[in-house]
Amino acid sequence: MQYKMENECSWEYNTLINELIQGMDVAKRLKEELRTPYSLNTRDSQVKIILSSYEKALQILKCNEPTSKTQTMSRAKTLLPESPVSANGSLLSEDIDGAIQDHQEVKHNSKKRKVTPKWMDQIRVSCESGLEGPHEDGYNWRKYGQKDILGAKYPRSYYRCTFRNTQNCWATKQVQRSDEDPNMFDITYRGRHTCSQGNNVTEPRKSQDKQEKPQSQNNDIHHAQPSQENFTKFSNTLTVKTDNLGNEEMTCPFTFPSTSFGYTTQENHSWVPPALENDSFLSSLFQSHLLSPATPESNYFSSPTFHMNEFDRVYNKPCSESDITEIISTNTSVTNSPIPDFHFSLDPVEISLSIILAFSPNRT
DNA sequence: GAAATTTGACCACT
DNA sequence: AGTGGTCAAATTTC
Repeated sequence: MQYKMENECSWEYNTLINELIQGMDVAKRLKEELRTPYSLNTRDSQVKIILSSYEKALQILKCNEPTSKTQTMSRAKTLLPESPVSANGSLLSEDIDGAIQDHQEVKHNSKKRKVTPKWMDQIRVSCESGLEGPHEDGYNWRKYGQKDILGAKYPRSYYRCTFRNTQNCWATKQVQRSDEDPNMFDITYRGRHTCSQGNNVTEPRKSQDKQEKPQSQNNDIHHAQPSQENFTKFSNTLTVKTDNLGNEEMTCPFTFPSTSFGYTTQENHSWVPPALENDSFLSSLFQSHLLSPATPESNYFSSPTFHMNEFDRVYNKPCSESDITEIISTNTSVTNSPIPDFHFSLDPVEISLSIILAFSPNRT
């Protein structure tokens, strides 16, 4: 244990150093750029890269501060004490595969506690529109348990993917109503969808449309499968807050299920948030740049805030050179020249983020 | 009747 | 031993 903790510390330290070195390198390039009069776009993107590097470095430092953790962060640490995750709480694909393997290895042992999937993503959802439960995320879940949690006013509910048996999908999530604000729900996703939901939007099932159904005594959830229309409606007015990134708030310019945070694609297929599927640009962008399984660096930079920023200003995301070229070609208004010598040697870092997804009051 | 939910019990982890 | 995650039988819902 001690060894692992030390490893983790040195690994985070290295990540921090990498971030600072990256910021310095790009700053140097920027300095060179300043000598040429025709590089405004490049300068702009370089400034953003520098800023994001320092932002990441600060995040790492904040995460290591023993007294500055948010509730969500500290809980995430508890749940995931040793697993390196990317900035959005997701793990690298190898970790996910390992987690799934773990699950599959023990699944025949009845009643035996399953090995906790290492991948996790934690979000906080607010439902201000009068709905009883938190938002839908585009997946079908089946409740398999509920527990009273020590120190928590409300019980925690446990959900697994409906297609666990039929498609061997081991994604799970936990939902817990917030003590401080009963309108808030902390949702922790674990594991990755390996079912068809991971790639395609599943048609809402009649039997699962329970938004109008009287809620259970626990008032906490929501197996409803919203129509795509409703979901898109909701997502279009989504706002996202990050707890530890300066409380930035921005309107989400695109649609995605909450589970998209941190999801990585599988080897043989790409996962696109269901709500993005109808938009070829966003869909391809999502696949090529935000969820590239081949580049851990991409995952590292896939924090929710970065997702927002990237859709807002696509070129901001540091990633592999080829990715940058793609981004630039996709978004030609940004710059015409790829940044030379774009090199990152980043490791994933354990940073969990609490995202507040605020429902639009006029959501129906 | 099938699928989903509830709930007490089991078990791993700390 | 306490806590939290999961199982599975019973119950409910569709």
